Amino acid sequence: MLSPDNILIIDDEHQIRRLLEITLSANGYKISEASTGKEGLSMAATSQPVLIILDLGLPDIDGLDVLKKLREWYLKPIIILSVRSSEEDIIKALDIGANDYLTKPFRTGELLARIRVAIRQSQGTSENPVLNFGSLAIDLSNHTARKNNELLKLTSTEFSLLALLAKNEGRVLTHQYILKEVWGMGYIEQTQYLRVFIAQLRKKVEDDPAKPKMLNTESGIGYRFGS
Amino acid sequence: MLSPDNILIIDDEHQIRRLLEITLSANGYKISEASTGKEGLSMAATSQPVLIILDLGLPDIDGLDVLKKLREWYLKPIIILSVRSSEEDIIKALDIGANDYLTKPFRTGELLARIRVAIRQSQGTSENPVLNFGSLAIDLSNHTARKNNELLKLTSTEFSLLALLAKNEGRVLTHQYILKEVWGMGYIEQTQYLRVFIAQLRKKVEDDPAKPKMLNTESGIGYRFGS
DNA sequence: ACTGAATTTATAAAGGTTTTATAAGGATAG
DNA sequence: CTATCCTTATAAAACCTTTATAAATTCAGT
Repeated sequence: MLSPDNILIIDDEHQIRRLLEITLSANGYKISEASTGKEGLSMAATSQPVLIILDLGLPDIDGLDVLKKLREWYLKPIIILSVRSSEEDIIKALDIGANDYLTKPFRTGELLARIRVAIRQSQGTSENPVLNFGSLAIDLSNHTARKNNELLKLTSTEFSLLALLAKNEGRVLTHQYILKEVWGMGYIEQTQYLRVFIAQLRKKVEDDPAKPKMLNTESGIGYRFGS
Repeated sequence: MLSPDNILIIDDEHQIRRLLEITLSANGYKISEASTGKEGLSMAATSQPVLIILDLGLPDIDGLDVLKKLREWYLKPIIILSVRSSEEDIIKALDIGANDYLTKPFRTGELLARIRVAIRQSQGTSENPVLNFGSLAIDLSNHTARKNNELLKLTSTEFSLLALLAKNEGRVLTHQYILKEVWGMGYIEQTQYLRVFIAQLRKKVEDDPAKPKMLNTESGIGYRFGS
């Protein structure tokens, strides 16, 4: 439930909830749902969503009051989705603390874009995918690798090789496959390149290059990262 | 000019500018105006507005390109005001970095409320647009950089390059990407430009230009700022 | 299971090539 | 005219490839 991309939908219309659930799920968000104001308030507290989509026309509590209550403690984005299109309602909602206001019927693409805006603003910067193996950390999007938090000086080829093996942790990769992926189709038979580079990598990555724990060799086949 | 509640309007329609000027002034904002994209970009740099209202239909540069250029350094809210109401335009603008999107004709009360939301949010996440790296400070909105509190004399290209790398601290940026961002799409293969400017920057920024600690080279790939 | 030969692997080190750093002069725009 | 950018030239550094040799592993025949 405490997913980092969880969105809470508070809306009494089953059809809308269903539409949003499908659309948002398809775009990688996890969904929580509530059909009343009371339920919505309690779910916001328990599921800690990164964003709330709130309908103003709820059966029990007025939407603006729900918004006000939420804003007493909930600091992340709230997007209003409502049939009420009067300027007065919009201004009120925005001034109480909504981040955005869309009138039904809405365009799903636009809603998704506005959700991205809201989340972007509330988060600032997002983290990148990092492969971690004990003292070794490989940051694929930054093209950097660290051992004991110290930046390793790897050449481009060395990094490609390390990343390829690490991405396939535990799997044996054949010489040919590695050569094809790192050097290109024309180098499938240059097995010696691979040996030279593996040795260089081990010097930089392993605690004891003579007894490798990460870059393991499978004699006659290829190499394997980790266990 | 450097009023704390200065709003910049970039719109070629005189009537709209006049309407906004009256409305916003009546609500306590100071106004700067520009009628072309080029003028808007330079005014954004000089008048440092807390918020920018941008029309997409400008006579000289496409509004989306103005938005993109602004977002290279301008971190405060940008609200789009446009006659274009297609979902595609809205999504594009929001994803490029707009905070909100209103279609003309708009309701002034709603615009005012959305301005309040935007300013409220930008103050909440009051990130100063100054990047700090030890003795080096880079002020994105002023287009200035200081080393040991002394202003560095950087050309516009040098600053763009430094800012781009600094904004992506720790990440390896490829030659092509840097050339595209700083010089433009047509310069992707002019790697030597980059080398020349990196050398110049290192002379100004590094303690020992021969042993760079900030502007690191990743041979065969590109450059990386910091560790 | 042991031995020795054959195969495969590890590693250092020596060219050779590509990439980078830097200075300096010419071109250009404001 | 001046600041900035572009271009060229050349030396230095980094990187890749190749070679050589020792070590490890596999395997066949006993």
